[in-house]
Amino acid sequence: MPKMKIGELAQRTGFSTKTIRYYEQVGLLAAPARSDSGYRLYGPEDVERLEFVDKAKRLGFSLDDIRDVLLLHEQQEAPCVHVLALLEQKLKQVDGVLKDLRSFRRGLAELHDEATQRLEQMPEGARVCGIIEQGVHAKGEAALAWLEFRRPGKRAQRRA
Amino acid sequence: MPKMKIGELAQRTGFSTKTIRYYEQVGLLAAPARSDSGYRLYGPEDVERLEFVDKAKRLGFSLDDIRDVLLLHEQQEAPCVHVLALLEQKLKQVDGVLKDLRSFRRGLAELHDEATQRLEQMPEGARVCGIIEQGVHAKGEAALAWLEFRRPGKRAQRRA
DNA sequence: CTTAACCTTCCAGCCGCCTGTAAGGTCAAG
DNA sequence: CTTGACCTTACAGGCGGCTGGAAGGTTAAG
Repeated sequence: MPKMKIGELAQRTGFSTKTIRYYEQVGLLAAPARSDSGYRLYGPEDVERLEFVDKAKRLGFSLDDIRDVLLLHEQQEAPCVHVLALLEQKLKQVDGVLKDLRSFRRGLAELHDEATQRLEQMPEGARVCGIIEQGVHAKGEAALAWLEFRRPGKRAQRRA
Repeated sequence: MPKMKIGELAQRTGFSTKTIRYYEQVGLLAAPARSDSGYRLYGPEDVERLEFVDKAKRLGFSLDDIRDVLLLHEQQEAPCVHVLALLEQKLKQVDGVLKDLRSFRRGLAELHDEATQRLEQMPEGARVCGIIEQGVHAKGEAALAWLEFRRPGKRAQRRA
């Protein structure tokens, strides 16, 4: 039985039920079938679609952009030259971001190596944390939020 | 003469003067020197810093995250083990995003190729745009915003 | 000496993206 | 047949990240 209710879809995709309804409202998801009692009923294609949305979001696309891509995707007519050009542009942009990201990664790795070295050069007893020691402790927690790296739906907990 | 006013810094970095003042307010930029008349005076290091912010933003980091990285960067003390671990985590995440982005690029390229083929298979006269023709014209403009790909400061013009 | 382009502070408001809450209906277990 | 987990709608509120506007000071050009 491939039909699930919103809660299951939420669990499978990591989005909240709230968010899923919201996505339907703004046109990211088509209005799903309903049970007799009015419950939304989803199939596997909805999981797929939400997974796509998740990825696109992580890459910095706005919901508007994602809606447009999805629309283009469903269009069975041949896309016009204009849209094709758009696609090409997008490709170039993604390449640009890839480049940025790689150089960013390099910088991060350097920072990490430097830090490791500095740590090793210190005498045993002195391995106190410069950052934590001078009252930036609160920041430490904020830094933990890094772990999420834009994973949406969890960021809300950050300031709690 | 390496000191410039906020307007020039804005032009060089692509951020608005408003945004630059805002960044100072939230701690992304240190309070700069001031002229006798109270004007903010910036040096080349501020350009660099803002360029870093731009890159990090494009990669989906929040201003909070960026502030933390900048802080870590300025810290001359050896970072503690905890922070080092954080750095490692971040590296892994960036690798994950890189992977996502590459597969995303692949999908986009496929879409583009498909579209090109479909376009070529059509008779000359039929090269109308399926998307634009069926009243999704307004979307076409929205799609233009793609070109910006999260380039901030310009998105505000989208709905104008 | 005026004009226009800059700069200043302060505060309100907006957009994107949810998220919480109220008020209620459904369904399976006990 | 009640309890509790699930679902429904509708609408308000919040956070991140700016952005606009008022009210005014400064500077360079004509």
